[in-house]
Amino acid sequence: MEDRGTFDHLPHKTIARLSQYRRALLLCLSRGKSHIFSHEIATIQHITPVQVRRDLMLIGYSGTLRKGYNIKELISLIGNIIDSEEGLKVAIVGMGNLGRALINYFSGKRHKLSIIAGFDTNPDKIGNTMNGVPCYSATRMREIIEKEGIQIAIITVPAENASQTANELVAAGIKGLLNYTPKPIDVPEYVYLEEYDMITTLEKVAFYVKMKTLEEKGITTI
Amino acid sequence: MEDRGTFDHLPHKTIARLSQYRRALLLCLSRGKSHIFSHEIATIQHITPVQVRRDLMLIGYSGTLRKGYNIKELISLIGNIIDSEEGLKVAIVGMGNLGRALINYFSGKRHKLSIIAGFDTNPDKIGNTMNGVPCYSATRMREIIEKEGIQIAIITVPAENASQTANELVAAGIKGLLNYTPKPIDVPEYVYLEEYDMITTLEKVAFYVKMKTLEEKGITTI
DNA sequence: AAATAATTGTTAATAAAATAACATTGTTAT
DNA sequence: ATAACAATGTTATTTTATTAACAATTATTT
Repeated sequence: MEDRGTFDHLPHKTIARLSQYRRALLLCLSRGKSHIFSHEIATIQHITPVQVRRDLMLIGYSGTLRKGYNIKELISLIGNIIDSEEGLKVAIVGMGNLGRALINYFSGKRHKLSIIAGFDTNPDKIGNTMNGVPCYSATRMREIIEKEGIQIAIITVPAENASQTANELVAAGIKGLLNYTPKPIDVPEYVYLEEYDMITTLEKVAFYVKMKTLEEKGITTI
Repeated sequence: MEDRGTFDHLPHKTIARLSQYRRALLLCLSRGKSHIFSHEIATIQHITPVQVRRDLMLIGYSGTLRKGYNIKELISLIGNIIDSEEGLKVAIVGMGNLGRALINYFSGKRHKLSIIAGFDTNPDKIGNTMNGVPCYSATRMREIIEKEGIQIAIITVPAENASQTANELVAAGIKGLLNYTPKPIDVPEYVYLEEYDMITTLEKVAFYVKMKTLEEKGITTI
């Protein structure tokens, strides 16, 4: 009996950090390091060593005292947790600036997760290849998703088309969605949805800058 | 005695939702609606009505029973909380695909928050204007930030230049940073930092897709 | 050989966020 | 007039996430 599925109670934040640890670890490995301490990982990620150790405890990995964690082993374990054995295919819907940015960020970085198709409605883009990713007509979305077995889609279309696009993707059998439009979408419970709204994030930064400014004024004028 | 500063204990998540509420409200207003119920806001944002009411309670806004919340008033209150009276200026550092995407997303959407400068090292880009935003040489960053009083910067340079860029921005007097590179940066405590890592987010989606798939297999095969 | 220091792994405590429970209050219907 | 209903506002509870505390262990120093 395998113990895949053991990891289904990991905190969401831990999952995100594991992905980041892996990237840091890959970098360390490429520099010839073989072991690493929790406080080293912590420094790279700007978090506390305790948090690192706790995350690693949760995934059941043990380091050796005074030597730290074996980088190769840890990378491999994180891979077992995050990656799908067979790999997952990803599509970008909307090949505008953001879509292309994502392709550049991602191209060839993870072999278990690859962007293999882009979709757009602009005839000038259809038929082109960007960074190795072919751009298809949005009308062929379902066909290609089914044919290629694409399971994840990133929505980078204009906000007004977001929900329509999401519906089509769900109908096409997509299992995970990453929505970069500011328009919240909704999906059946069997689809995992992650929303990220750039405008909100910027406004949040603005709010905290304002707060810091007010604080300063408070301190200097009273 | 003013009560600005009253809002400095709002939960981070509430701040983010307020920004989203405002956007939804502006849309409703433009459609001629004058009042809105908590459950309507909730439906738009795919959250619960309780969450909405709680957030509004925290900012001290009261609706009227059976009529809901006055949209104009609420928009204005959220503006008082999030926006700086004088407005804040934003710079984009790195005018690649992501930088340009952000400019498109944002251009002219918030008059209290405007992207007024872009920086890049590519001579082909320097001197151009993109969506009304001039692109300057990265060597002039400090000069222009100081001259224009820019307080927020969005980092969209290649990962390997992230920390260097951040240092320069901090030295130039930036108060808030939004880092879109996958490389964590660090800044003095008087600078507000928000990091967003696209690769991690995608890997997180991949993890949950994997989990859902395993669950299904579990259910159908056992 | 003993003492010290450095590090892991785990449990306990705290803090932050979301959810539930429910009291209150107008409005409508009977 | 009274009952039923639909909404808000608030307190209490639960859940999630982080941080702190500390025991255990091994390497190093004296």
